[in-house]
Parts: sequence; structure tokens; C-alpha cells
Amino acid sequence: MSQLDERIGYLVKQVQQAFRRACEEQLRSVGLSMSQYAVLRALADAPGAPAAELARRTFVTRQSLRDVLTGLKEAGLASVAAQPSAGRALPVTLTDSGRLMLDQAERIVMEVESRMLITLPPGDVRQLATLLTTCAENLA
Amino acid sequence: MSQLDERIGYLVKQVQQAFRRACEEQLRSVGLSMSQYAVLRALADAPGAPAAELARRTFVTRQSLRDVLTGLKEAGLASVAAQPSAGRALPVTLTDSGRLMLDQAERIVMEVESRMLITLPPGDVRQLATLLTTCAENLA
DNA sequence: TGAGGAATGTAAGGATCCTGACATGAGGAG
DNA sequence: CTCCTCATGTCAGGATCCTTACATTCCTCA
Repeated sequence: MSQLDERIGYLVKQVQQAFRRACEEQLRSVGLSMSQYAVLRALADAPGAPAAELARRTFVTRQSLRDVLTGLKEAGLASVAAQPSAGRALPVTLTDSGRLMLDQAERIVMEVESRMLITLPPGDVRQLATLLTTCAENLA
Repeated sequence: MSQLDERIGYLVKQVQQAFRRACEEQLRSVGLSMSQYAVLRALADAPGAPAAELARRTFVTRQSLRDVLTGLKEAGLASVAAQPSAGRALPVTLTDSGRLMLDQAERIVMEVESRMLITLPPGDVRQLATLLTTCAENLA
């Protein structure tokens, strides 16, 4: 039996939870959740993408994304077109308000990420990125 | 701005979600969720621990753990003592049924973990563990 | 002895995420 | 053209997780 300290699945969960926790703590000052941040971020990377595409980019289901999108619409941070652009796809866009919020949130999240990596030399960070990418590919 | 591919926070989330997804998919065959598995696992490592201790070990709050524990009790996999052992702490234990279930689940999760790491030489796995541990410590 | 702190249990409410199911629109195979 | 498949949107229900709040028990310290 492997030691718990070496179980990658366990460690990944631990880091993900700690990172999420730390981010939520800081994001609370601007009234944003980590889930909402993730959607805003995806929205900035893919303006006008349908909700289903945003769901894929944030690793959740369409149904889950709807829950978060509801909150973002109510907060005036995102906007869903009334008419489909192609097929049934309704383009989602960032509002001006959403863009400003994302800028603030981005700074906060980057700070937490920096803190998480503060003791690691750049080479180690690149290596970590490579290893994690490999893990993701192996599970795909 | 960093490329998304190199954002460790993003990659950790991706891997964690993929791992969880893959595990849930396989665990469904024995009727267990990943959250439940995590609690059973913690319970095996700390027999008779109070719920609050299990919560710490699974990185969730006491309140969240209660939700999962309710399901485990209903499924007859865990048992909560009626009388406190010390203070208000109610010892939680695995039932025989729970132990059998954990054995099955453990094999399933180990298989998924192996698949995730299949292309990585042992040295890389150890380094990944080291890097992740460092990240967790930096956020603590 | 009594006040306060720390840990635990519990409850309520809300946010996020899931599966399952169904309807709709686009595009290809026959 | 019609049937089929696929992608998208939507709804319902349930599981998990969170914050906030309060009660209880033990321990420390004045």
C-alpha cells in the first residue's frame, strides 16, 4: 500500500482545495466566487462562446454552468444573447462591468498562485506544469 | 500574462476534475461516490475518529462531512457511536460492510491513479509528489 | 469558583455540481 | 425529402460543499 503522502490523487485534491480556499477568501472582498471567476476567465478567452463551450473550458457540465451563469447575469457581469448565432447556441459575452471585475479578480488569483509557487524555481514550475499536463492527458 | 497552459492553478483543477470524474465513473459500479470513498479511506486511517477529524483529513468542513456521513450511515457502511468518547466527540467507525466496500473502492481508485501516471517514470512521480506537497505547504 | 477559549456537534440556507430526461436546430445518410 | 445523429438549451431532482449561527463540553487561567 502506498503511503498517503505519495498518493498523487490525494495530493492533487489537497492542493486544489487549498488553492480554491485561498482564492475564495481573497475574492470575497470583490464579491466573486471561484466558480464565477472561472467562467469570467473562460468568457474573456472565448467571447461570444455558447454556454456549452464555457462549460467545457471550466471542466463542468452545461447544467452546472447554467447555475453559475444565472448568478453572473443577475450581477450584471455577463450577458446572454436573446437570439441564437448558429444552431441553438446563444452567445454569451462579458459586460463592461464583468470585464472590470475580471481584471480585479485576475490580480487576486495571480497573487495566490504566486504565493503557492513562491519557493519553487522557474524550472520546477515548468516541470510541474509538464507533469500535470501529462496526467490530464493520460486520463482523457 | 501567463499562457493558460502554464497556469498551475488551472492545471491542478483540470487534473483534479479529470481524476475525480474517472474515479466516479468506475466507482458507480459499486455504488459509491468519490466523496464517500474519501471518508471511508480516512475512516480506515483513523478508526474511531470524530467527524471533525475526518473532515480535516478529507479537506472539507464538519458540516460537509455530515452530509456524506449521513449517506454512509444509511448505506450501513459507517457507524457513529451514541455516546461521546471525550468531550462531545462521537467516535465514527467502519462497519464490516464498509471495510469490504473500501477494499473494492481502493482497487478501483488505484487503477485510475495508475492510469493517470502510466507514462511517467517513478522518478517523475516522486518529483510530482514533492512539488505538490510544496505547493500545499506554501498555501497553508 | 467562574469567565473565557477551543473543539465538537448540530441546524438552516444557499451555491455549485451532478445525472437523467426532454425539446430543438443543424447536418449528413439513405 | 426523411431519418438519424449530434450539439445545444432547459428542467427537475439530488448530492456535496459552503457560511453563519448556536449549543455543549472540556480546559485554562485569573
